[in-house]
Amino acid sequence: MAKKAENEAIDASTEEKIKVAARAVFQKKGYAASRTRDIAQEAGINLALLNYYFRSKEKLFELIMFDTMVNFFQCMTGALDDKNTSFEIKIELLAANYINLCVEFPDIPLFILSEIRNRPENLFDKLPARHLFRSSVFVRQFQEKVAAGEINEPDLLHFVMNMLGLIIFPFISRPFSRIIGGLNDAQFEQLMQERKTLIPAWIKAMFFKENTGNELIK
Amino acid sequence: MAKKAENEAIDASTEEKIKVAARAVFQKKGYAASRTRDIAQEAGINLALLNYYFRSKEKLFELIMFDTMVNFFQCMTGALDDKNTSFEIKIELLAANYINLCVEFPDIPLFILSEIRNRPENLFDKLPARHLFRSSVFVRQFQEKVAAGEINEPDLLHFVMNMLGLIIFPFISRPFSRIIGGLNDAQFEQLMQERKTLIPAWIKAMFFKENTGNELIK
DNA sequence: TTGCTGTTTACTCATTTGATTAAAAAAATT
DNA sequence: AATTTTTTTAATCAAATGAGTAAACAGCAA
Repeated sequence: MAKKAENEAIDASTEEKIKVAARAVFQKKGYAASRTRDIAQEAGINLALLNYYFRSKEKLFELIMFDTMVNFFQCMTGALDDKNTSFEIKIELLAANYINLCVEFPDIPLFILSEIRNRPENLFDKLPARHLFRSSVFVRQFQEKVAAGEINEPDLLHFVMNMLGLIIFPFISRPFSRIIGGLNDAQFEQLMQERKTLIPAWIKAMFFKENTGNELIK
Repeated sequence: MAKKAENEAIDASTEEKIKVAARAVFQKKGYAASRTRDIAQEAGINLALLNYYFRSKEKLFELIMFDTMVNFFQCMTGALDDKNTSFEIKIELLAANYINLCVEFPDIPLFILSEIRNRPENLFDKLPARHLFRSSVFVRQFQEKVAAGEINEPDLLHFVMNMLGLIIFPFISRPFSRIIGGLNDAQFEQLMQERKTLIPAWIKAMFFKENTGNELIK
């Protein structure tokens, strides 16, 4: 018993090892280009064992996809539904949280977006993300600001698109930064760290009316 | 001869039919998930003929990928290297051009980004995009504005990331607008049309200092 | 006519890939 | 020690898939 616990701390359980490997392979190459044999090899086990645990590639993929999305949306729901933080603070939290997540797992955004394109199935339905978002404190605070005339653009969609675009797009277009911008990994991460504070400022500059009293940029 | 010309006007040449079909299938499903048999069927010809014209799936793909990228970058190079337009006008042109392109071919952005992830090969090297961009009038105008103190953020990368993110991200995340935002196709396109004018205004609000004399939003 | 090119049909072929199985070995549990 | 569970080995299977071929044919041109 004690021995097993030790081993799990060092070598994770086999099931977990397979999941970790599957996450890595699927997220990097997408479902269609991933081979179960590669996943098994990456996990340091054999193909038979993979099917012994997860029955099929499809099943394993759905598992990985689901918890990748949960993981991704948790970043949002956690910060956006807090009654005790202001709208402005939520924007800062969102930017910081998502940038941290993307720095750690840079393949996730493109993975989610490409796989959703090919499988528009009920993947979303399983997630409460939609309702959680639409009834969140964040959305209510946005609407209050619109009503109070503090925000220019009344369409929440534009606001969300812009915010997520500013946060996520650099990670999705990483190859362009590398080749056109000539950025190595350290330089890229440096830029992303800067964006944690820049993005909230940019968002305010785009959407908040001047008379709020905030001197935003500089 | 006349008859052949007629046929080509109506039914495009077979080679062209295959390319059109390949573009559609590859752009929608990506390389790994695309089947040559599907492409042949979509083109209304048989598999043998596809190989007769293009030798292999790989060859056909590279062709499609290359001219998709050329097409995509042309949007940029055309507008960005004109000495007779101001920096501000170039931003407006870029937004309008790219949004038009994406409205017409919504799969292109995600296609390019996902396929580049899996094939970081010399795809870029074949394209002069990098040098065309870095030595463009647009970049020079940006640097002049920075030097003149008219722009807050001296890092061109942030500027480009933001602009492209604002333009492209909504198309990449289309499923989210559909499901979370509840947008149908017409409503989505309406939003994108709005963004042709909104994005230049947002960019100015983010990057241009106030004392430029432009009252930007409203 | 003859000959060339594009095209179809109907196979075949080799490889890859997801999945399964049986038997044995190793490890953990009782 | 006995038993159960996990894991490996090695092999096989069936389906999918990219690619190739040979024979026939239609259309057009010389």
